[in-house]
Amino acid sequence: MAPCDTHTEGRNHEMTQTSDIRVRMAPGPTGAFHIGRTRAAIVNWIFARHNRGTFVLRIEDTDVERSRPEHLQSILDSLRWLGLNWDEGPEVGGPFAPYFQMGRLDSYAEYCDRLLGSGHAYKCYCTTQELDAFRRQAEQERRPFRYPGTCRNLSAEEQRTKEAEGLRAAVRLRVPDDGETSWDDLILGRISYHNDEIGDFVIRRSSGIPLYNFTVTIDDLTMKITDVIRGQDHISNTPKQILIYRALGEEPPAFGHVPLMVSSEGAKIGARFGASAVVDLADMGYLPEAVFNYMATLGISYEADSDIFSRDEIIRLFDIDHVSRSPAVFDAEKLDWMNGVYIRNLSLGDFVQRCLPFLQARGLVSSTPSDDELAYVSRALSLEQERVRTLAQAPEAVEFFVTDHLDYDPALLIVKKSSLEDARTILEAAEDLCRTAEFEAGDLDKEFRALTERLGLKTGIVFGTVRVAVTGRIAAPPLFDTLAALGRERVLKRLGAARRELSRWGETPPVQ
RNA sequence: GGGGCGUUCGUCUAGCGGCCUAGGACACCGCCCUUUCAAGGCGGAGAUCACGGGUUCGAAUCCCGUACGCCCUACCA
Repeated sequence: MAPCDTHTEGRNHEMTQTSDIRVRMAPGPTGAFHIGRTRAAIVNWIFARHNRGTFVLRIEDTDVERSRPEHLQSILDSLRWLGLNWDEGPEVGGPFAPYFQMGRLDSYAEYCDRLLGSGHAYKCYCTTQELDAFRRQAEQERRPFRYPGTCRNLSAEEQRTKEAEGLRAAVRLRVPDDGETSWDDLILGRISYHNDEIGDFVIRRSSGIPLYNFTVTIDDLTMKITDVIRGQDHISNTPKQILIYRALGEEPPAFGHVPLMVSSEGAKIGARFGASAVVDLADMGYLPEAVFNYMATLGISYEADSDIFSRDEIIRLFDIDHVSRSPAVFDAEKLDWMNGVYIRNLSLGDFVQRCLPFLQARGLVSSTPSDDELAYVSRALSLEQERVRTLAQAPEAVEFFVTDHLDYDPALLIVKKSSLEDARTILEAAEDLCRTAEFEAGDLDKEFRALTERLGLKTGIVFGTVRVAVTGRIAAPPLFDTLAALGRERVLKRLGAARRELSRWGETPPVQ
């Protein structure tokens, strides 16, 4: 599926929005968009579509050091490839633009000042060194570190003194000393944190750049996000963000924390499969609809005895209560199986189109194939469609159809339980047969069976020998379809080549 | 160290107090189909529901501990 197709599909959704549900996906362009990161994105997207809400894409680029344009591109490409179209965000705009945090600095400043004015936040002049010292001390005394509150109640006088010393203040939120902050997580249920374990945290650096927990909150607030769905690694940020909403006198949105995806070693996804950027999956020959289906069913159930669902079924059947609470292991084998299912369901024309780039990359098809070439390759692919699990397997699968020279061990021509003599007889007879036979699968089938009977040999032996001679492989698509596809000329050439190969051996075959 | 969350076949899950001698999917094994390989059909093996205590006539399901795993614990996101 080309990216533009998914976009068209997106327009549909945009027109059918009927609820006020607004969710967002907020990646930082600080790394390639790997498959681990798509999990929360997919859940958000499905949640939005299921509820006929709005899916917002916002880019968190305040980490100027690590943000890269190519990473942004990777995010956009990946989401589009998976068909996760966004209703508001980069390149599509929307009523709450801009959708890049660096463009919203003013709004953070405004809200920060408000907090400062109401006394819910205060300026902190502690230096990094001082803070580090506190941290080390806490560690030595084996007690948790929490901001000691040095600057919590500075008088205006004291603040002026600090300023005069040239100290630049960070801004901290005044967190209540007692009580607890809790919420009903959409996925995990009730979660609560004791406020005294949180401590006054920084919302704006001394450099003036606001910090993550603050910017997300302000953005979610000003963009009217109703449901924040994200990875479980954000759970401990949630109480802080709720505290900011409260300090602002605003009602926090609903939160839902999706379990992380882990590798088979149990570790956070990263190393092997998980590390691959989503766009790499395309190069590995996976279909976006298969990857979507797999990711949408990994750790999520849909009350059915199957795991194959169309995009619409997933949207319709989705229920956030059926998102598992425990981490899910990415299973590449199951993805492979699912990809095979989707490949088999493709129309031949579609399958051919998707295979073409892979075949061209290997030089098996010319860059601008003629109709004849295309027809031939299509025929070959039609025989391999149900035999490959990824598009990347297509080149190897059809190579024998297009190559001029088959490279195989001639010993394979002597099928097990037969002899060199048999092989020679078979190849010669097959050549004779192919010179005159109608080159159509049904006729070839009939003729070869008759031949087998005349020779007094088993079909397995005759067909096996011919298969190797003509395909160079011991496993291939049904023999007569293959012969018909190859055509008389190629078949005769290959049969002859095999026969000559055997004649070089004299009376005894080399040991296999 | 502290806090939070999690724990049902190898993997993804169903299960919300009796339909469970725990169901499905992938993978695995066997049989059928068959010229090979796939695909398909049929069948099999595989989980004392992490462990230990309760509550209850009855627990995978409720409560409490323990273990293990993961995440967080920054003037990173």
